[in-house]
Amino acid sequence: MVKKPENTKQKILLLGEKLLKEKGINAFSYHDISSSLGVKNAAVHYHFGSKEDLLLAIIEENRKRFEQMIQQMGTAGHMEVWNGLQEFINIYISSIENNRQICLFGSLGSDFFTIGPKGQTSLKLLSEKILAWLSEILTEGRKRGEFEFKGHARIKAMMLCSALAGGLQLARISEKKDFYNLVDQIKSDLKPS
Amino acid sequence: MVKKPENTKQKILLLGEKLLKEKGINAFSYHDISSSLGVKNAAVHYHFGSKEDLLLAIIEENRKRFEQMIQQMGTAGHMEVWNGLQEFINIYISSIENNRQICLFGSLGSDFFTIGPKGQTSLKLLSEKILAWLSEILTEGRKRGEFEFKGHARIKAMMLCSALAGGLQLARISEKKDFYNLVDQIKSDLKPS
DNA sequence: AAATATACTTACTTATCAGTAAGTAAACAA
DNA sequence: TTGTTTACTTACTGATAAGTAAGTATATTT
Repeated sequence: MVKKPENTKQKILLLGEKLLKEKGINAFSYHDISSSLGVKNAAVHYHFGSKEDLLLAIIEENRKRFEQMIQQMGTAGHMEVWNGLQEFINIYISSIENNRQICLFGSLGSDFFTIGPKGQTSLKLLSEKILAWLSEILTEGRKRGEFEFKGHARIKAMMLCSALAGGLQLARISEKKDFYNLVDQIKSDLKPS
Repeated sequence: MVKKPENTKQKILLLGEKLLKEKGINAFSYHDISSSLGVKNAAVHYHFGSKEDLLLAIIEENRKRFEQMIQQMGTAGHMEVWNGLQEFINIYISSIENNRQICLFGSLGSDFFTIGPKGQTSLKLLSEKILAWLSEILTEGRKRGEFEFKGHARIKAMMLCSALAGGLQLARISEKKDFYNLVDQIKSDLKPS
């Protein structure tokens, strides 16, 4: 009678991530997940005991995905820096094309004071990884004369992340097209004159 | 600067705005407001029948404050453009210094799909006003040779707003200091070389 | 074959949420 | 003086939230 599990845990994780990036951690419930997947509320609690557990798993999933991406691209020294940057930007493009989702940092930055210390720490570690990687690419690109910008690469990296994260949110309020214009502006600002 | 509230209605409005910018519209309740102000839940409902009404009033309050600010500064043609820009940035500085609040667009951009159409429309109108004003300043500044940037002023304006909004969120995850570095980077990027 | 582990469901609890109806005390207007 | 409006309180509703204890069918291990 009871059907075989397909991979309910993974389905919950992915749907949780989707809801997190569409509505925010405080605007979806376990019931939203269970009803959408055709299981019962307790099934979600079986796989992720608390909402904090689910959140931690979502952050971890995003970390894995990012690590995998940069591993496939190789080190900055052996990379086409413009390709590397574009790959990074493509994460945000995928977000906006996927039901106008925003990024993890935009969503959890807004709700930062409503999540537990574990989530905060985990998020911070991920942001450091991303900023370190972006800084490397920016540094290498500037060394090669393919990027041009003032100041420290790390701060420029933070600016790119902030602009992309904020851009996804502003594009919800205005138009999707605005985000593509923003991306072009970001790239244009980085081009040597 | 935000005035000190005299009556209950104004207190509710200001506390609602504070909670919105600290925790997001879905993470505070009327009870949070009433208990904090020492009144009963129904008193909040008396002044703002629904949470949507409160949200609309908060957006309207921010609109008024912005209109007042730009009125005091006068038109772009008669303004020190760097002063004008700094005044605008000061709104964000006040936010981060005030319990690490984020801006209205960061908060409601994240929760955009959980607020009603009235809130969405109202927010859109305000964002258009702000972008129009910023565009004017950027255009005037570039004409005078005090700002330097590529492309359309409107898109650059959107980039500034996105970077500032996203920067407030990222600074929660990393450090307050990072936001000040970001502001310096933004200004440095605008300076003629 | 028996024991155990996995992946759930049923049925429930406790807490909190937005919102409302009815009452009240004080200020104000006719 | 009387009636009305303002600014609430008391007391409640129905919905929904996260979370849990106990049961069940199936799969895996011994």
